[in-house]
Amino acid sequence: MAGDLNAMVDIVRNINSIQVFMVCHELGNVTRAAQELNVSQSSVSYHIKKLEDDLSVTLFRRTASGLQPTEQGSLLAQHVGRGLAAIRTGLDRIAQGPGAVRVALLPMFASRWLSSRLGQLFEAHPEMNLSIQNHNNSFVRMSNPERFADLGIQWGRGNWDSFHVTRLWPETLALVCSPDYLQAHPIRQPTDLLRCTLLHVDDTRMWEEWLAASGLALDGAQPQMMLEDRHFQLSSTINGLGVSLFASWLVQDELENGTLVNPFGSVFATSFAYHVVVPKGVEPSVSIQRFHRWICDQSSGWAH
Amino acid sequence: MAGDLNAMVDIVRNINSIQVFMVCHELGNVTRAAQELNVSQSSVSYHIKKLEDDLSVTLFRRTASGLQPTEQGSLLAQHVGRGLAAIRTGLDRIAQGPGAVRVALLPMFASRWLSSRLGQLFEAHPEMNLSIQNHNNSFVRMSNPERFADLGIQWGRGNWDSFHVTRLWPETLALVCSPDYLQAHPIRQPTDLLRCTLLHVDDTRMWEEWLAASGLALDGAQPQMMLEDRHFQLSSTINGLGVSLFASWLVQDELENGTLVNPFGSVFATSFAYHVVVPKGVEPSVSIQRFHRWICDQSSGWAH
DNA sequence: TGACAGTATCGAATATTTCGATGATACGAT
DNA sequence: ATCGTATCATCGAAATATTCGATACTGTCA
Repeated sequence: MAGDLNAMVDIVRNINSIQVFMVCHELGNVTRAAQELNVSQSSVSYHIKKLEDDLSVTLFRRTASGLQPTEQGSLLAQHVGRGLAAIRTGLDRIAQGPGAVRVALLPMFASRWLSSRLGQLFEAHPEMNLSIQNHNNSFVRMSNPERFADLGIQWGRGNWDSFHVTRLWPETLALVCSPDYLQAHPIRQPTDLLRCTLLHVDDTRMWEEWLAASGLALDGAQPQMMLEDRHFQLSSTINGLGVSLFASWLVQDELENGTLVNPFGSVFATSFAYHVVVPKGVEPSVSIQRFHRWICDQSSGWAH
Repeated sequence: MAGDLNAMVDIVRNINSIQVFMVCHELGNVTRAAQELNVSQSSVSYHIKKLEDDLSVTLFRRTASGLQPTEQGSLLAQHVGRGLAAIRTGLDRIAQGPGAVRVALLPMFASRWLSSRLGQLFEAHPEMNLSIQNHNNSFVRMSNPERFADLGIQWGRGNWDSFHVTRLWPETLALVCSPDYLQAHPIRQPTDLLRCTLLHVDDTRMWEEWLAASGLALDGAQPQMMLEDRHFQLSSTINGLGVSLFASWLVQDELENGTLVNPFGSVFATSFAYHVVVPKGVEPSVSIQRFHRWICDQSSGWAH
């Protein structure tokens, strides 16, 4: 690399002051930064002054109501923010111990698919140190997903640009409700749904897709209910709160033992599916790669 | 951001020890790291121990010949390396003062195109604080281009994935040599070139493209000479060392006053051109955007 | 103007880092 | 086997950097 700077063997001076600066930039206020950091106001002031002196750059304009970042200050904060985030990510990852794999899981997927296969996983990879983090389908929308987990299972359409995405299998959806609910709200054709309470989590995109396939659309009058997570949605459906769309394999047991019924008796193709997602820009460790491979192998060999 | 960690208001502890760790990881040796850092060996040892204790992670395996990073150690170094690089980039950028624009320029482009337009630039943007960095067409191949400059001019085909690329104008190439050289090596048709010394900088891709257009190819027997930079190539060509390919507008003066001649009397279309390149992932400041816009405007209005 | 909410500065107290010397351990050559 | 050498670890003392609490200073608002 002609003309390149050898970056690794010179240290960033004042990096602690830079961190104090970051907190000030965040809060716009020396005093509050000091409270946040559990140190005295004079200490924070000292760091800011030191940093400005050392860099010969004015980072803040002092006002009567606190600190106003200069253009330079904001520029620095931007870069340092990214930098510290990367460092924190590294610390988070090694804190887990070697062979660690942190998986962000959907509770429903964890209990109905993964849990019965975990024994097999540990047989095949005894060194693997798995740590399960629950999330409510929000993994791909976190601002720092790599701090939360190394990879995740996410339900959706798979169009998440900042992740490496692997679709697990094509899904079909079953429309289900409790037998009692069906008796009270006869469902013979799609339009009957417009009089039912549509249960969902997160958003109504699945319902919209399903209705659109029958030439229908959601309107404001449609009764609906957003629930906390899929487990809660399942029990609510069983308890007769309304109708739900579920991946058909998920509710197979309930349909067989009669706690849920499928009014149409058939399932529907959908553009939604479970995906393995890995945050881009973070090189996965060997263990993470192994887990990724394992879950993909499992899923491709699974006839659901 | 449900479940997200608020990243900005907690500081990274031990970050100085982490930097010492980085140097050790780089050099694989406490003693040499200490020399590099101009501190005692015991001080470096102290930091490594402190870091390992605080993180409860073994970062190095100690051997008789130095330090062997553990898997965890390498993982940490990877992330921290990226993080510190971002921080250094930030510091580099604000060190220039507000309105700073660091341009990585090709010397030939600087002297024959930009220099005559600089007055105009400062008239239009008096606050702009321009700093010119020379490079030999290596900007896009630097490992940390954003530390070197905010944007650059690069000659080539424009296929540089980690940069935002704007092609300035379509180029034509003139094949030129000195009148004396032409007399000694008559050039009437493309095959005559195979007996000439082909001068170039960097690599032979331009010659390959030019020869391919005539159904010819470079072979090992072909005399050629790689020169340091284009200025040197120009004077070498004038001094009769061989034939060169230049963007035709660059050698217009020399062709007019007879210090160079164009044996074929015509110019050739090429896939090469000058480009403005901006490293991706770094938000350009207002001044940088202004300079970018200015140079693009200039170039589109330029009939060369 | 005075109250207030903010930052800056000072000397003293405290915490952290560094030093130099020494110890401990592994490796390779004799 | 033993010595010489290179390595990292540990120790107490010294040097340096940070923090504290008190106080000074500054601009805003009523």
